Amino acid sequence: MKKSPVDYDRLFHALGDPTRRAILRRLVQRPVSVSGLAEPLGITLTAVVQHLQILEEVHLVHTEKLGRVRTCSLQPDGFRALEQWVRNHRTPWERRLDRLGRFLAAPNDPT
Amino acid sequence: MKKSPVDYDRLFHALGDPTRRAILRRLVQRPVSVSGLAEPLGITLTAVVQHLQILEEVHLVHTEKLGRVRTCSLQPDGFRALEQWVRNHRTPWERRLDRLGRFLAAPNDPT
DNA sequence: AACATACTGAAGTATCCACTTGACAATTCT
DNA sequence: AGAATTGTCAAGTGGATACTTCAGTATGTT
Repeated sequence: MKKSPVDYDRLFHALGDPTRRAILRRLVQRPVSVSGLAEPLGITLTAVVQHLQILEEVHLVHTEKLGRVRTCSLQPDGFRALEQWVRNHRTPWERRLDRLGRFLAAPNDPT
Repeated sequence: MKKSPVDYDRLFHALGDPTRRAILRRLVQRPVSVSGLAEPLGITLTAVVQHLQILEEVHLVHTEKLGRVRTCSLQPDGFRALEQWVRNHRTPWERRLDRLGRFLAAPNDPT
């Protein structure tokens, strides 16, 4: 039960492309098929699939094929890794500020 | 008093390089000169400066030259932009979970 | 069965990027 | 002043990357 170590190289690289970020933005709304993603982007299916591979490898996206259609959705793992990185790269005084901010904001929505 | 819009392309690109992330990791501890950065990385001064330019452009690093030595330190702006992005790319249920987590964790350090 | 749909795979290409070298400039030290 | 330190600039190079095209392969539909 080992957690695979995060490859931040590939994670940030994945996020560094506007097309890939557009894909993610789209998936925040709801899961979409490959061709559903390709259409508004104005690129070939092939290109989309290539981007999806990259996004899957860093666990930002999960895809599943049912019949002939591959459905893509967001996967939280990559996002969590990203947050982790940000947390680890704060200077000490910023950490303190953050905890304060969280303390002030917290009681709003105790779902 | 307009805030310049964040160029996420360049921001993520900047973070996608291991050398640049090594530089940031180094600067979390304390400000360092250019040659101070170059030495443990095993690359030329020139290369370091090129990386620094990229990091400065996305406001992850701030540098200042005094006499002949340029001192580099972290700049929070880029990091904040990064967090912003992550927040905007959460699926709704994750947002709820997060607020819960924050609520539970908050009262620890009300500095 | 015939046809359309939704993807998959291999191979090519133009561009970008990290890094180097080598020549130079500006400060500080002795 | 002379020498060492610290950084800057311009140009080049090898490898990665975002696409494309073209030729398939399943899977649905009629």
